[in-house]
Amino acid sequence: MGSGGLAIESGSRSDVQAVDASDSGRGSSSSSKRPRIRNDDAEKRTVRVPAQQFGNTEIPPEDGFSWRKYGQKEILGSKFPRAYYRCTNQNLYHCPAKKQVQRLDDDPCRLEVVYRGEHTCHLSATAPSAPPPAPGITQEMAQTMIGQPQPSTATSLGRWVLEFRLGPGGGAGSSSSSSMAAGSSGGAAGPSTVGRYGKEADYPITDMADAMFNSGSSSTNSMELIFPSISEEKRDQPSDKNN
DNA sequence: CAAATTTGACCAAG
DNA sequence: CTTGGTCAAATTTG
Repeated sequence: MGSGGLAIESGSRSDVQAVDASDSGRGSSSSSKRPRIRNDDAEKRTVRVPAQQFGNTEIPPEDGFSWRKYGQKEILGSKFPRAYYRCTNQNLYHCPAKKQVQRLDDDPCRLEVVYRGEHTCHLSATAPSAPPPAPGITQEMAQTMIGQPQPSTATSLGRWVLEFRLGPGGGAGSSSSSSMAAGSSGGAAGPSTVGRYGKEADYPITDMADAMFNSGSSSTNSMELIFPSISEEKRDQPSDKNN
């Protein structure tokens, strides 16, 4: 694999959470510990996506859910620290959905997002409090992705992300027939008119310059920067200091 | 004010 | 013993 391409690796079941009960008063007032007595459940999906090379703050790829950072630690072998995210809405619930974002020391322009666990966002209409998880996302969508018991893992993941990026109803596909499998086929090139999501963008120009400095590859499509999977052999300018 | 975020410390597993 | 992971509290931002 030289370069360019989406690397999706399906992890395996090697996650072992604590199971003991010895409650050592870790300070704090409560005695509840976190040895989650959960069986072997921890789907680990590793998705590699082009990082948001913006000199400073790292902006994790919005997958359509709100994540609350609950920790950051440096990993041996990696030059950059790893960020641990957990569902903001689920954290008070029971959603074991967790997200891990780590920059590759070899390719600071790439982000390794590891999704652990599944989402359990069930917005009940009867429930009193049902704050929308994310603007633009509908329950239908959430259900579409979580509704599938065990789809092609990464396949569906990349799919819904792409849909999210293109916008509901804009892309192609309905709820089946996924073409862009991990292989690299299919090519549902959608309209390039992608309205950016409404996020704060107040970084000074300095950061922008830094971004360019970091990666002089600024194509016309910002989407490509985020999702090179759909863009296959398009005219890649011979600009790439790397490699 | 509330929520989200940050940093440190501790624990648990390998 | 080392690494990784999570929690907890404090702080900051909106």
